[in-house]
Amino acid sequence: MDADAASFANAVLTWQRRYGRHDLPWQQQDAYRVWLSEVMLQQTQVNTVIPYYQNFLTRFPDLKELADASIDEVLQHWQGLGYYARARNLHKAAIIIRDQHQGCFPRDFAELEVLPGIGRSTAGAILSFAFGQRWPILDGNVKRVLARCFRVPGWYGQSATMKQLWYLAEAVTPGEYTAEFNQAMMDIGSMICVKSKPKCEACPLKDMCASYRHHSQAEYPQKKPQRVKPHKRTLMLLHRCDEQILLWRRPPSGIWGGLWSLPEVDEASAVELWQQSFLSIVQSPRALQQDVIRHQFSHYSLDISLAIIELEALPDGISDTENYAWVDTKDIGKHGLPTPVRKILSLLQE
DNA sequence: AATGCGTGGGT
DNA sequence: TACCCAAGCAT
Repeated sequence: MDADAASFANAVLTWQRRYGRHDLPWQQQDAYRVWLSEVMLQQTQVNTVIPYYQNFLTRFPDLKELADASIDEVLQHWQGLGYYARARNLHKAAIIIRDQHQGCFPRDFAELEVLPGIGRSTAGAILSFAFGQRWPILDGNVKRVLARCFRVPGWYGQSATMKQLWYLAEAVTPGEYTAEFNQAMMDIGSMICVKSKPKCEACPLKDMCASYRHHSQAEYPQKKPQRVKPHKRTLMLLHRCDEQILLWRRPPSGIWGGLWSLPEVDEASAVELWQQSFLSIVQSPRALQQDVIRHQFSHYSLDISLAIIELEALPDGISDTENYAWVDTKDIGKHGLPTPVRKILSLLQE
């Protein structure tokens, strides 16, 4: 490590001891808990994660409990947190560790990074936080600190930019106190080097920050030119019979993969054909719900229309008993549902 | 290499 | 309001 990198690390570590966060629930914990927290924290803010982390740990207190559980129950505990592939991959990785690593977390970077849901940054976080090894991390906070400090051009989606950021992350990471350093970089990013109006006067890197020197903090990181968010629409079918509601298990990949939801068709004219195929009945909804529910994803917005169909009796057969189920309203909570569907069904209870 | 993948909070 | 984007990864 050269002198510049050493002074960078020293400034960061000195700041951390006094101002950094030391009381997060996953700090000073075992690899399982560090891993769980890191996956939950992918693209998700600390305050959102904390209650999910606690609740998840209560049900799955260790790796074996997680590996032995059903994916349905794992997704149930993940519902509302988003990016559900994380939960599916978490479960897959738990099974691999149980079956191929004797239930012990790999301490080797290459073995860790091939596990589903564990990329370069998460592997670095686990190895540094849980095992004290020297590996850099590169989350949104660290990216922003480095992009500003070294005036890295481009935006995060660009491979050249990411390559440069990883190079810098590697270069500034000290061989000692790596966990403290990694934590410090995230803390500086989330507390000092914030997206808008960074608190540069309080920053330990003020003296070596190129953006501060050039008064160009607002220009880094550069923003990706964004395109218009597409609009999509769907029609969800709410079949009710007494207290029973028909739910559909979504395919294991794609949006809301593996979650239970309401059956969908493209438009109202397709409802009867759908019923004929899946329920062997035909009963049109009295009327479509007039209000559409507009749900915003990061990459598109979705207008959800709702058709409520009241049935006198439960249809005899469902053509696909694996992916369709009549669920009592009081048992809805046992299923992992997309957030807008959860809201629709909770309105029904009132 | 660029895009798909959730949700909620901040501005 | 509309937009940004957060403890990223998989493909």
